[in-house]
Amino acid sequence: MGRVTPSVLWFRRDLRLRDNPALLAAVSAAGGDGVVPLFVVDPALWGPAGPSRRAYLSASLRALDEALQDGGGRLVVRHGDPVEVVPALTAEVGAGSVHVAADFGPHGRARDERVEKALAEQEVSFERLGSPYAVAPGTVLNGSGKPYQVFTPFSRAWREHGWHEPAGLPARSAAWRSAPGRDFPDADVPDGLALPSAGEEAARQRWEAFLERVEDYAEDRDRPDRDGTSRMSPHLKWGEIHPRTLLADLADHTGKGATTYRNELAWREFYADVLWNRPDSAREYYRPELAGMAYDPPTTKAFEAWQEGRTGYPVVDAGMRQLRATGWMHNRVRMIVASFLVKDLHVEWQHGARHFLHWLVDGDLASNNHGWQWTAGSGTDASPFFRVFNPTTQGRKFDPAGDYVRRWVPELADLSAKEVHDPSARADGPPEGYPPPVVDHAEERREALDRYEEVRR
DNA sequence: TGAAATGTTGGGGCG
DNA sequence: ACGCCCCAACATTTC
Repeated sequence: MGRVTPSVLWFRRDLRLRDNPALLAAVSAAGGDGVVPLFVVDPALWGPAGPSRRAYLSASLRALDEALQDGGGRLVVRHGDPVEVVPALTAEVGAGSVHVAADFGPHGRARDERVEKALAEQEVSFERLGSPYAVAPGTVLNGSGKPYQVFTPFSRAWREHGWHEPAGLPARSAAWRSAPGRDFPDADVPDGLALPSAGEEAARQRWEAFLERVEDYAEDRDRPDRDGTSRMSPHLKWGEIHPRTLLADLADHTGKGATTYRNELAWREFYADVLWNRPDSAREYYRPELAGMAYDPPTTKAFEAWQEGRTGYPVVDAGMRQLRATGWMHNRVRMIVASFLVKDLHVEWQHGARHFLHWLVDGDLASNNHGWQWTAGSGTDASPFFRVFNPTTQGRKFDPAGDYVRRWVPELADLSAKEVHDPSARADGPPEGYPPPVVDHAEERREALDRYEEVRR
C-alpha cells in the first residue's frame, strides 16, 4: 500500500450517501486522511436547464450538504468546466484519487475522459465505481455478443443478469475533509412553481409511501387524475436513491403491480443501454427512414401554443401546464402531448424533447429522448408511426371525470365530465378565455398519414 | 402503451 | 310469419 492521501468524491447524478459504491471506495482510499465531497456546476449542463430543473438540483445539493453536515462534512461546490475545476481541487488538497459513479451519457463520457487525462498528468487516479443503473449500460448482450434493439428480450436478459444487493452506508463513517467553495447555485423557486421535495430523505419517504400501494400500480399508473405513479423519476434522475434499492424492496412483492413497476425500471435501463451503444441516438433518428419525412418548422404559433398549453385540446393543455408548474408530467400525458406535437403539429421530436429537458426535474437524456423517438416511430421498439393518439379520446379514457383537466386548466373548471374534454362542442363554444382547437385533429391525422405514406414510397 | 374504417352479427321495429 | 332495414355491438383490417 502506497502513501495515504485525501480522496475526492465527485458527485454528479448520485446525490446520496447510502448505497454509494464510489463513496465506499473514496473512504477506503483515503484511510483516515479524509474525503472531500465535491459538486461541480458545469455551465454546459446548467446553461440549458430551465428554472424548475435548476431549483430542484439546487435543493438536492442543499439536502446532500445537510446530510454531510450530520457527519461533520460540508459539500464543496464549485463552478466551471470540470476539466479545470477537478484537477485544481485535487492539487489544492493534495488528493491522490478522484472517485465517481461512471457516467454513461455522451457528454459525461467525453468529459470524464478529459478529466481523467488531466488528472493523470498530476498523478491522480480517476476511479469509476458503480453507475446510476442496476446493470451498467453495455453489459447486457444477446447470444451473438451484440446489444439488444428490442425491449422484451433485453428485459429478460437484464433480469437474468441480476444485480448486487444495496451496499448501505460505509461501515465506519467517512472522515470528511473540506475545502473552500460553498457557492450553491441559486435555489430560489420562481413564483408559481411547486416542485417535488428533493434529496435522499425525500426520496426514501416517497418510495416507502409508494410501496404501500404498489399493488395498485398496474391499474392506476395510466390515470393522471390519480396519484398512482411512483414519482420516483426525479429521485432516480439525480441518484438520490439507487434502483438497486427499489429492486431489492420489490423482491418481496410478487403481485402484478410490482412486476409492472420492475418493468418500468427495465425500460429506464434499456434506454440507457441503447444510448451507450448508440450515443448519436439522443439527437439523431435511431431509424433514419423517418428523418426524410416532411416536417413543419418549430416556429409556428401552434408550436408556441403547445409549449404554453393553449392548444384547445384540454388534456394536452393540462399536461403542458402541469409541466411548467411542477417540473413533472404524468407519463400517460407525456405520450399524448408528444403524439400531438409530432402527428398533429408535424414538428420533429427533437424540439419536443428539448422543451421537456428544459422543464422536467426528472429530465434524463436517455429516457426522455428515446421516449420521444418511440412516439415519433423512429426509435427502438418504436410505436408504429400510424399509431396516432386522439387527444379527446385519450382524455376521456384516462381522465374520465375530467379531474386532471380541471386541476390544470381552470378555464374549464365548471364543465361537466361530458364536456370537459371537448369544450368546443358545446352549444356556445368553449368558455371565456379558453381557445378553440389550434388544429383539427381528424384533418392533421390524415395529413400525418399522407406524409408518412410519402416517405414510405 | 391507437384509432378509424370496414366488416359481421343479431335483436328488434315494421310493413 | 316473414323479409327488410336499421343500428348497436363487436371483430377485423388498415393506416
